[in-house]
Amino acid sequence: MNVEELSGLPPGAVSHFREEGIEELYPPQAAAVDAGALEGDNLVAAVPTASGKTMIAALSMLSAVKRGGKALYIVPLRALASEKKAEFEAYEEFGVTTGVTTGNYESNSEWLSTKDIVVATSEKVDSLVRNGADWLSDLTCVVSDEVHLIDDGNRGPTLEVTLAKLRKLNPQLQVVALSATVGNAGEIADWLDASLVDTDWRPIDLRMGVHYGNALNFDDGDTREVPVQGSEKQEAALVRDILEEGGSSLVFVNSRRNAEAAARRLAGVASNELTGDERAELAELAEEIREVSDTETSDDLAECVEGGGAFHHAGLSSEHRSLVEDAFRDRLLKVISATPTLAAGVNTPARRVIVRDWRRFDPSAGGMSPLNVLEVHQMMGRAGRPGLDPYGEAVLLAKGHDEMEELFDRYIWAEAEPVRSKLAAEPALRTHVLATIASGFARTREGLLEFMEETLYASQSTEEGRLEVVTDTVLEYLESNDFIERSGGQNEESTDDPAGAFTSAAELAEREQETVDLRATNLGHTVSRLYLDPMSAAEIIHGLEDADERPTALGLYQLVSRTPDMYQLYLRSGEDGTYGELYYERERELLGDAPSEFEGDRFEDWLSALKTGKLLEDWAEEDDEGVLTDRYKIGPGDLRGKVDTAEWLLGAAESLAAEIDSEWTVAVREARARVEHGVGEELLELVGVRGVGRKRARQLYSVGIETPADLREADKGVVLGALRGAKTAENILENAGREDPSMEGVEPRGGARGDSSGSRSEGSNAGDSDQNQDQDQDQASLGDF
DNA sequence: CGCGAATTCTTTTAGACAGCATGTC
DNA sequence: CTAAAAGAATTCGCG
Repeated sequence: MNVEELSGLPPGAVSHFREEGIEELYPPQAAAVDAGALEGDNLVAAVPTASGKTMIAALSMLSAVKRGGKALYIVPLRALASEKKAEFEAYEEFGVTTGVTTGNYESNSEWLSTKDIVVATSEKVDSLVRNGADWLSDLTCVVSDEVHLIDDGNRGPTLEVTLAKLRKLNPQLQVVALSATVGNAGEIADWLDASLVDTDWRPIDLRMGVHYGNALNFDDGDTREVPVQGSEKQEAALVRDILEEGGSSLVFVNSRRNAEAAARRLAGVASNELTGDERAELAELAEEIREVSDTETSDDLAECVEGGGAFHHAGLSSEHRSLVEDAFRDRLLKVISATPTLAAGVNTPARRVIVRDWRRFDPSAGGMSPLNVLEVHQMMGRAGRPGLDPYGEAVLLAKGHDEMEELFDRYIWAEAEPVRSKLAAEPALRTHVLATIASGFARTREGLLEFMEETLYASQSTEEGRLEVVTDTVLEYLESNDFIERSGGQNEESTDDPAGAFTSAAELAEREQETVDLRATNLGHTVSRLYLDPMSAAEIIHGLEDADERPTALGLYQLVSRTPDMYQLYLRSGEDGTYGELYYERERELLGDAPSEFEGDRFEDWLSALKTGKLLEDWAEEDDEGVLTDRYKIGPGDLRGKVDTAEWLLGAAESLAAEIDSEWTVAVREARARVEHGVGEELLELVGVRGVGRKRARQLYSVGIETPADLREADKGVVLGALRGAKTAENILENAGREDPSMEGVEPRGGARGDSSGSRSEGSNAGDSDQNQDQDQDQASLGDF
């Protein structure tokens, strides 16, 4: 099918596609069109990565817009949201507008309502539904990307419930679900009343194989000599082999440490094949990477990059990640070794994908457990760059003949697992039951269960009544924590049934609930709106109520850290002692009831929350990023993640404090502002000035400038002495509202730090210079703690 | 007895969404 | 029920 044959698209769309070099539709795309994707029909497309799924989505959305509608594109990751936005923004050429909204991206409901296409993460969409964004009812088309993630126990239920709610909100809604090839695409299609396009077709051939000994054995029976030389590893031989043909490779491993170690070795392999130009460009990139953050991870990465390789995992900051991804796409980097982050993230195809580790540590399995077929297929699907490679190769590594056979059976000939709803798990239901009640989707227990019938879970459930049982447990939990109220029927029954003790409690409860109305309390509404796990909210409320003195920052940081919404730091061996001590030292600051030392696991959780809280406190006491990543053995990405989450949770805690009339609202606000900016209490005012962050604020403060007002009146020489450049100083003064910010002809005085370039004339006799030196020393000792 | 080498024991282990209101060095 | 690599601790071997 040729693009010219498509009808029902906005004028200009077809010529746009042609300019992009798209003439003929891929077979899955043509099948989607035949299935009615352009006429508003529901569709599930289960096709491999990189076989034109986005085009299917685009065609559906554009035709919906042409009919005067509005489309929503749901993605699982923020990084994917930006990627899709960039893609769809090209449609502005013919008048179709795109907006993005994620947790940290701009989000103004009014602004979004003017866009034809909105890209959002599933949680953000859920949040919009909860908060009743009115433009949602204008939607005529929803695309759900990577819909197989419904299988994820953590975040899957959100996507599942959100899709059900959107459909309920607007029964006319066209749903287009894009999935990897999974075992039960048909079941998903049935659930969504959609037709199904299910195919393995790829635009570029994918050859799969296993490397064992000195040979690479392909699924089609072909073999290729890939000798392992000397002491080199299998993956090194494979990388070298394809590099000699000018192909890049992607190596998947099972831990961050392995990713870094492999990257070091593979960069050594790659650096033999680099041209002079490439070396220069790579050196530049390495410099950029070092500038992102002053940490060991950053240095290690830069070192690898100089050799044409890189590692990629969640400990990297997002800047690191995109630098690496972009350079790999531009073929500057020859090899990346990565943890599974990369398989699920933005598009980074390679000629050869090597799945080195097919087992991963899994504490719940008590050791190493094999990866899912789906996961391995997702990794292998990264092989083959359209237009650049004749074909893609995906290789597994075996150390013995038996293992080779096993890998063929387990992954190459195998079909991916079916997608199973995880909705009936308590943590998931806690959140979604409350949200469903709070946003008025259900007002009774029956209504609630009826709504649940619309989910994939219900359509898959074999265990009759399980959902009902868990729902009741959850309702009870929500009621006892004052998030919901049940009314009607209850009173009469409980008064005229004194013999209740003789009937089964379950029976009685059931009779009660039949007639009960469900209503969210104000508190419940707040919790749902804040997007908190109700259990987090309960913990925070309990902690705040328990405090009879003004809570300290550490107390609040530990409190939010022990909430299920915070992913805690891992307690290393021996650290239970260290943090046990810290606990006894600062026990009085912690909020709520500590578990007893003899409650093994619970006490450990408490201590790892303390560790996480301590990290946040250190950050808010202005310890350097490099010091913290080293002290806590984490990457810069982890640090920012923790800070980010804490910021969010403390913001929510502030709202909760207000809701329950806690007297500690201000303390919470201050603690939040301190993590947000990573500064001590005394710098909060300064840091409010645009252009002033934690470091500049400290420098200004040490020179006697303590508030924005001081900034407006201070001696310019002193300001310039504290900051680095005249341009920065001018900007900051202007942002502080100074009338004459110009720094022309001003000489820096006092406090000039021994930083890089700027240890210029030490201010001769600035009145506060001795005070500076004290501050300097304080800071130095603080940092080395 | 002292030092470096070899060996054994111990430790560690993937990922990342959300409120609200605006901007780091 | 399952692994593997790096780092730390301990033992070994030699002069």
